[in-house]
Amino acid sequence: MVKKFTLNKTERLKRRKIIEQLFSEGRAVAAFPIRVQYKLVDQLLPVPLQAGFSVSSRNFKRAVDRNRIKRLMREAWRLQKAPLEQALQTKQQQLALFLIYTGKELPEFTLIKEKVDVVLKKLLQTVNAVS
RNA sequence: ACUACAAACCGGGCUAUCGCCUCGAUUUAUCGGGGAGGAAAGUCUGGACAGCAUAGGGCAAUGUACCGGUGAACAGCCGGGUCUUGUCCCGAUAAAAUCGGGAUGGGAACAGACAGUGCCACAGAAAAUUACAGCCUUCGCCCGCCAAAGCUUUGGCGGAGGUGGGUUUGUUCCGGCAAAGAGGGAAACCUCUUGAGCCGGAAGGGUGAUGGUGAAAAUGUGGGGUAAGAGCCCACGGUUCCGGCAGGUGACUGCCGGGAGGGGUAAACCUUGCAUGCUGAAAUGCCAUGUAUACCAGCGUUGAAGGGCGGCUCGUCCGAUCCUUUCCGGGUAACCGGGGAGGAACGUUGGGUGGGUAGGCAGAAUGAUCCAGUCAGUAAUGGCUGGACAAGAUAAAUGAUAGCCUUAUUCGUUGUUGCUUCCGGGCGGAAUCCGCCGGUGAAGCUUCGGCGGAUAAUACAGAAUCCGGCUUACAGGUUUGUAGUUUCU
RNA sequence: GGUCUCGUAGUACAAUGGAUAGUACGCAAGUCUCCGGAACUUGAUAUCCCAGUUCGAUUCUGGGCGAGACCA
Repeated sequence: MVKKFTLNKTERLKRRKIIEQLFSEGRAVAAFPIRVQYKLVDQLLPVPLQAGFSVSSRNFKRAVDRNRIKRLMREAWRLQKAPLEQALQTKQQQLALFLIYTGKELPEFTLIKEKVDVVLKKLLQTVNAVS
């Protein structure tokens, strides 16, 4: 395991069917202003962890702002997701999840980083609880 | 130098670390190349491209509208015309206001109001071609003055007519009916006359100047003219139509002649000319995946549909059936063979319904392309020559952190330019004052820098098939032009 | 990506180019009542924004902003 901080195409959630399942059956964890919808899936993914990112166009009218928030979330996720990935690999589990920004103001990178850290710790607990 | 306006352009750069998308190379996990905009936005327009439709024409609908050019095309752009408006100057008058001319900016959805229909609140007599009031006149009536014929007792009487003023629909006028009389006719009835009745209506003309309201009131000013008035006539203007001549490709302009004065609104309906077939990349084509052996419909079930493979006009292999009934033949019968009908099952289909699958490739990045030079053109734009290849994502890449540079603002310090005041010196004058020269002098303000620190880099905004334009948003900066103010030469 | 629709009081809706922009519910004050409700009386509150056409714009036209619907 040489590379650690990657986030390429295979590590992003893109399949419509899984996304629909995720939102109809999955569970949620929140740390305002970030909300995470997640679901454990069996042998559907080529990698242990896939993530998607989303911002409501109702809260942010301009595409520039939405793009920026998604970029910030993606960056924070990329830098901090390694422990969760490790845990999933040892447990032989696969997790699909979606990060949604629910705030209404443009955030700073440090805030996003903190909140993503909080969310990651919560997720790690639930993953460890699964036998 | 500053300020304002207009136009054009730019829209931070570099390095390190960690990452993202894509293309290429190979040693298969590394290296190298590329990676948002002037508006990528709004989706307001014009096309390219694709599918479907389509003999031709018309109606409808939508858009558009001065002229010429430009261009693939346009509601764009360029140039011109007309109208309108701001500023300045000149002229008309004593001034203001107004009018005319010129210069220089801005704006115009800028076809038609004489094709037709509608609307124009309130106010006003009236909102579109007409009435009302008013003015003038005719006919009545009343009053004053003058007064002809005639009469006469010579004093006058008389009162046609003229003239001035008043009155303003009545005792007046008009129409119809009844009645009476006369005439005609066989009669019905018709015609004429009369009119203290009844009913109805109020006069005949001229005029459009006056009416002060309104956003808007029928060509402005002056004069003549008339019963009163009026483009009724005249002079100087203005609007508009027609014809001619001249200039211009044309819109249009100038001159001459003749005619007309009947508002506004077409971003009211509408009329005229011109344009448009409809739908949009979620178009469209291909491949893969996938379900049901569902339901409906068609076809087929023994050399047969269909499928697999290959050396693919062919070969080879695989390949979906039973029941009921009836007819014929055979048999004692069970039953056997052949044919028909019905049903079910099975197979199959470029079919329909429903359901399922939902990923990739093409479309789709070399084009009405961009840059430089040059030529033509007032310009938009076009021709030629040379060079360049410049994002291609799809739950949607182009980012995060740190440092430096650069730029802007501000603070401190230091130098410097100019001005003012003070201090001190010299010269001149009769001068407790004034003028001139002038200082490694001081203080204040100011110009331009150097060094250091702090702050900020920020505006509007993110490609989604591609181009032309329009519209809208935009911190800060640069350049050019115009106008104004100040200083110096 | 594309095609459309709509913005009027706090809310739901009206209004032919011409009024002080109307109706209902709601809100506020008063009358009545011991208090409240009901009833009655009175009042406040609005044309999304900017231009244009017109004598005059909620209405017509253009642009902007916002809200909503639809298209495999």
